[in-house]
Amino acid sequence: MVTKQDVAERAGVSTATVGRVLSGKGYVSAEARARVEEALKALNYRRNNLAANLRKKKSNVIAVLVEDLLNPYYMHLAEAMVEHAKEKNCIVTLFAVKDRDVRRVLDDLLSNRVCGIVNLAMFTCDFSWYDIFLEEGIRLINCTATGPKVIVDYTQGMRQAMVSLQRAGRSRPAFLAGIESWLAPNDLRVRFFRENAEKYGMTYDPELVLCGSYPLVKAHHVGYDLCRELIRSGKPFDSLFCMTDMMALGALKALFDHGRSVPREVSVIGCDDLDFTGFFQPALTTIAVDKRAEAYAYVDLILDDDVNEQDTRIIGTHLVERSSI
Amino acid sequence: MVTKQDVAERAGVSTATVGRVLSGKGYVSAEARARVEEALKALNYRRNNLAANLRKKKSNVIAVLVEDLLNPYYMHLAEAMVEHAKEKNCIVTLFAVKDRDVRRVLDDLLSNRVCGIVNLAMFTCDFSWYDIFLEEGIRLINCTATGPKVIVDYTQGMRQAMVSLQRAGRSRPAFLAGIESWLAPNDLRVRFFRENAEKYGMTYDPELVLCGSYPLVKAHHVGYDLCRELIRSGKPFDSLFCMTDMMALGALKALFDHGRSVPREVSVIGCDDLDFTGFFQPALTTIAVDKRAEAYAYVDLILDDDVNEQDTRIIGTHLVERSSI
DNA sequence: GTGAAAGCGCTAACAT
DNA sequence: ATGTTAGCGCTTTCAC
Repeated sequence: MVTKQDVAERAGVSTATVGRVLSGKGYVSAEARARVEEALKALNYRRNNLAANLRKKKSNVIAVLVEDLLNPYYMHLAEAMVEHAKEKNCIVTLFAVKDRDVRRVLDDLLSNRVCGIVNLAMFTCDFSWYDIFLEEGIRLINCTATGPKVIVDYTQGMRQAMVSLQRAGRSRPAFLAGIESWLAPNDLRVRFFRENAEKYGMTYDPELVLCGSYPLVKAHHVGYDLCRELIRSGKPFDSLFCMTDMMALGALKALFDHGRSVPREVSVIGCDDLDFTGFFQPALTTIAVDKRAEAYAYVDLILDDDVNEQDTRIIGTHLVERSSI
Repeated sequence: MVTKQDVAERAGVSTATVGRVLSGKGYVSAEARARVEEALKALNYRRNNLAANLRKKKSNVIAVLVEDLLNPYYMHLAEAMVEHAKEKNCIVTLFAVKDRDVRRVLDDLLSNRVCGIVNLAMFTCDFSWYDIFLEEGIRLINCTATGPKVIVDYTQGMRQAMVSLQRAGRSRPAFLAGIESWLAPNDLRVRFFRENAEKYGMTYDPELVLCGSYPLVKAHHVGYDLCRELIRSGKPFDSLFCMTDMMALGALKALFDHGRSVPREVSVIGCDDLDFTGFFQPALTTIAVDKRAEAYAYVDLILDDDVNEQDTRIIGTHLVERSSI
């Protein structure tokens, strides 16, 4: 293990000087710098983050909380986050919050002195000891009601979706919300529809907003079950908004299993635009979220200096038309 | 920040004693233990892994190398790995090796003094400075030709698949291998077929083993492209082995787009048994890998004491029959 | 411009 | 059975 000390000795300077050339801060004579750089290369020095982090009382780890590593939307985000974090010399690690067992995860996070936490999980965690994190200088995103946040603005995506639906002559969409009913009413997509349905010649029927138990149950199963339930209920509907593409995958199957043709009899719209939504049968029309922007925003909110408590990043959406409408 | 010192003071003992009750090693009088435990709880002590790791010259981080966080098979493994690692007080972090740029990732790993590396990426990394890792006591799995390894044994899965195919009256399967051609011949599935085709009344035609450029291109696209190419080539085939379920997803779409009915005209078999393969159209029959066992094996090989260089864990497979054969 | 030195919080070897 | 102490490798303040 090559230490700073080793480098300093070889270069004939002190560790402080080595530190200066490494960090780029402070004065170093050109001559000393050259010698240090030579030594750095010759010895193949690599700094020990463990030590650096201990000294700085903070690690270079961004924790991302998800309830499920198999949710492809999260993985899209995670992928972009590790990429962006890397540019800033940080690594991201995923923590699975199974069964809402936040408590134990929180322990982990504290022990490992992560530098920030991004909560991707649906539920507001029990961050009641929230202050502990603040005391430690750990930034929290989407963890508590207050603090910096990133929100996805579905306005444009929804508007385009409604235009598209209208063009297809649809007027009674059902919503496969999937999440628990106390969360659903706040959903921006549902709300946008409720407030603008008339404008597009559609009707809003609260009975057609179906809730489920995601994330306890996998999204595609929720989609399937909800859609089947909807069909069996006999309530009329001519189109389907699914809160996620994976739910749409389930819905598509349910529709197929019950002999309802898509898009002839019913139009289906997903949300997320996963990398393989175009491979659904039929290819799914979906509201795409700018996932890269979302991911970058998370990382920036954790790492950047000029972030304040009210900081809010808005992420855009747009419709990707394929063949399910 | 509550330190061991704080706890020791409150309990009226030394830090060493606190250390002993925490680690469970060494003698502590019942009375002292009680006082320490009280203090631990009252102060809500949480050990600083940064410091512990520095001292032990090793972190509690298992690095997992993947080329793509969007590969659901990896995510199945990752999920089980974080779960198992957690039981052993470790965390796993995923490193994306884009464009085979292993070098920079290796830097990261060294800097962060991870305690072990599991290489899930297809290609054998350029671990030429391999020794550096060994010197640091970092365990490597699937990174080099030697060392402990876990291998997936496709024998049972393949045998069951061939029985199933035979029953369906198929005899000329094509293989969508997807990976580059210098890797494909070593594939255990292809080899098993080659060596046993006759037994099941099938013919092995090397022309029907199609290679591609995964992981540079997403698996479902590779599957689509390869399958289309196969169809256009006019070479006769009545069934399709796909190396992964995601490739099968692409193949299914290509087949559909070209009016070939599955399973009437051609049988399709995937491999992996992802959580949503049952939702493909039609539901995919696939060779399931015991992913949990695989994941646990990786973690154990990194963390357990009694692991030697030749250690090899075998992972089983079996066929999951759905409707694509 | 450069160096010396004081810890960060923990573990473990050694002493009592 | 319990306490003392010497670092792990780094950063950073302060003195020269």
